[in-house]
Amino acid sequence: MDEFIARGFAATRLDDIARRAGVAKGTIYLHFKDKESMFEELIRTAIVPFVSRLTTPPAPGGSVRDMVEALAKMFLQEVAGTRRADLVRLIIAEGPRFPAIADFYYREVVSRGLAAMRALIQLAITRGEIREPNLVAYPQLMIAPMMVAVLWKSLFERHAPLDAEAMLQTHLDLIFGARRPQ
Amino acid sequence: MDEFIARGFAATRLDDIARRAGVAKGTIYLHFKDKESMFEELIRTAIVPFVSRLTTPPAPGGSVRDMVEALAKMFLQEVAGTRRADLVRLIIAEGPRFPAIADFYYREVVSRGLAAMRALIQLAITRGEIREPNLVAYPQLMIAPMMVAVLWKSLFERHAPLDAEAMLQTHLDLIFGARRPQ
Amino acid sequence: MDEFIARGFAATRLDDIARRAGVAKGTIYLHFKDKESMFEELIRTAIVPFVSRLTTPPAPGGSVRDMVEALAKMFLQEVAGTRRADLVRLIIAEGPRFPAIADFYYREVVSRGLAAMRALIQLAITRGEIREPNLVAYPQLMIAPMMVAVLWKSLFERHAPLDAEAMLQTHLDLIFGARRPQ
Amino acid sequence: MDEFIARGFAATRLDDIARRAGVAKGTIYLHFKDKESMFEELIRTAIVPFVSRLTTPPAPGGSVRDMVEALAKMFLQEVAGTRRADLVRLIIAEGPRFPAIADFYYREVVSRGLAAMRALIQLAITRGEIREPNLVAYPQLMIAPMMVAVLWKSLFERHAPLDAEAMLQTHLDLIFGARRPQ
DNA sequence: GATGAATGAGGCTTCATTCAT
DNA sequence: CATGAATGAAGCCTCATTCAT
Repeated sequence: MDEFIARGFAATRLDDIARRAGVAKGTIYLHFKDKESMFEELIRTAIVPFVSRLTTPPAPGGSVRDMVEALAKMFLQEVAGTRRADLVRLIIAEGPRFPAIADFYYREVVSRGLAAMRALIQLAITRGEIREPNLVAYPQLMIAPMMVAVLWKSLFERHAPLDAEAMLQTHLDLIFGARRPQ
Repeated sequence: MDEFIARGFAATRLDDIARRAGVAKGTIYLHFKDKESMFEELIRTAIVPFVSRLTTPPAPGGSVRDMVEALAKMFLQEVAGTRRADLVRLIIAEGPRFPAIADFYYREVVSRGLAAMRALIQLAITRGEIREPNLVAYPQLMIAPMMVAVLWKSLFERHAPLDAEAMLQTHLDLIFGARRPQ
Repeated sequence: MDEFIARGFAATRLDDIARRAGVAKGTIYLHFKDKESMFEELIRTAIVPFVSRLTTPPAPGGSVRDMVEALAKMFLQEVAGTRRADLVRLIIAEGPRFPAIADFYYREVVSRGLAAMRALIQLAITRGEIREPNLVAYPQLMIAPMMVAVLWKSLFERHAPLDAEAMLQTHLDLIFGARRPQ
Repeated sequence: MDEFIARGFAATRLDDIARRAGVAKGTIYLHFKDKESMFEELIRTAIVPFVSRLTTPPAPGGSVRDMVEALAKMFLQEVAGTRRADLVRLIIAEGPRFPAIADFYYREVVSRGLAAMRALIQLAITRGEIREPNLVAYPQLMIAPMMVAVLWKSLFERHAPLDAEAMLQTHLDLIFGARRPQ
């Protein structure tokens, strides 16, 4: 994974993968059909453990805003600025050339994440925490700033550092209403 | 550009570029030092004409919301779902391996686009169109849904079509307040 | 070696080397970093076994002239008119473009050969076999005719055959005095 | 010539030649059939003006030794340590691959030079300046130290500087007898 | 005559894949 | 199962040569 993340699919050498894995090059072919299927399987394997994190419903105690905030902070801490941010970049980069991966990613991560988010938005609307009813149709709006933060860290952090958590607060204020209007 | 967009830097063959350009392979080297600098120059060339579009201030007549909306619609129409969306994907994908490109893109597009957006946000706050004062610190929040729309079109449109303009309206409602709450 | 000798460094094709070696082209790169280092290593390898021959002191029995003569004849037989003569030509030809080779050749062959020759000249002067004392400063003078013979065989033999051994006798007569002036 | 001398035939680029000549690449083909024939003609052209120098009989006034010495010094000054030394090296290097050049060089330079030298040796023997009668059969022996000096300057001067003129004196002492035995 | 942009064959090198051990 | 030497297809790049202007 680290090799593919660092160089992309085409520029990654099986030699380097084998060396880092501590096995001989031939050994790879005992486990994978070829480079492509290895790439696809590795991406899948890397995503799976993260899926359960995303779909575990947050502690249902407090406000929906608190739940969304907890989810978003977890996402930022576990993804933005880590190797996983580059995994997101890798999927964006290679997705069109590996439809199987884009499909898998949509099915396992995107659609589930959006469904969970949509449920939270619905709940917030019901409770009156969110006033914009159309938001339920576009849960992407809730997630967009996190995506941008992840890509920003990966591409532009050295040009202009971004305080992702502060941005998140402003974002939540926009959606849930400012916390301390007074 | 089309070749690089379709396959990424490493997987693109100069043979194909030459064939599509209708020249012999050697001819490429009369114009570019090597594959890398060709890639960088092509990206630059593809971006430049778009920069002026982004930085041209919108007709200052009506409300700020109208100006932002006009800008955003233009962006969606000219980028999302077109080849330019793939150019954005390409920059995200290859940025880390071509710092010169990431630098150029940040300098020419990102920082300028954000500055223009920040000015509009400031104006809207002054006029009372936007109530959230912190937004001026995070113009990325204004742009994030457009980025997500662009990537969505490129990666997941076939799984679940996205009505980007409708999403944009909801986004603007969140920021400027719903148009017709009544 | 044969390929490099026949065509020089630049004009030699790795294809031909591989074919002659009975391996695939890629196999070469398991043993050598690139064409240049292969050339350098091959030259080194070809020279090494000859160095010991040169520095083995001749049987110390008879006169110094006999020792020098034995050495020179060995040199002529083993080099002039053989592939090794072309190796000398190759080093002369490519030396300036491969300083590493010129350095190695000077260190391993030239300086050692001259040192050995200087010792013999010194001995001969001590014993009174050679009357010209300055010769010890220019052992190159002792060796020059052999060098010329080697190059002659390689370049002009077909224009005018050279009896190198007879020329050697005349040379030795000049230095040690004619054998049978009477 | 300078380009061929600096890199050898195969590694020299017509681009560089044209640039240095101040003409366009195509212009070369108005004067030469191809790279090979250009090389051959250039070598010929470079040699010709030197031939007359070599064959001009030295001032016949003094001793033969003085005449040989004048000739040899001229050769050393005009060749050793100059670009012409590299021309000699070039001919040695490319001779076998360009028989036409080797032929020309033998006919115009080597055979004439040796003939001139042979005549001088014959004269010296007649006059009693040289006692070794066989030398007339091997004029190469007279010239060998100069060849070695030329190659030495080109290849090993930086390892061990050679005082070619002092070496020449010792060489002449060997052949003509030491100047001041007392 | 002169130009130099264009050509494309050919060279060096890389690397995914195989297979005898 | 594991190895890693060997393969050879394929890619990047160079450069002698051509030819329309």
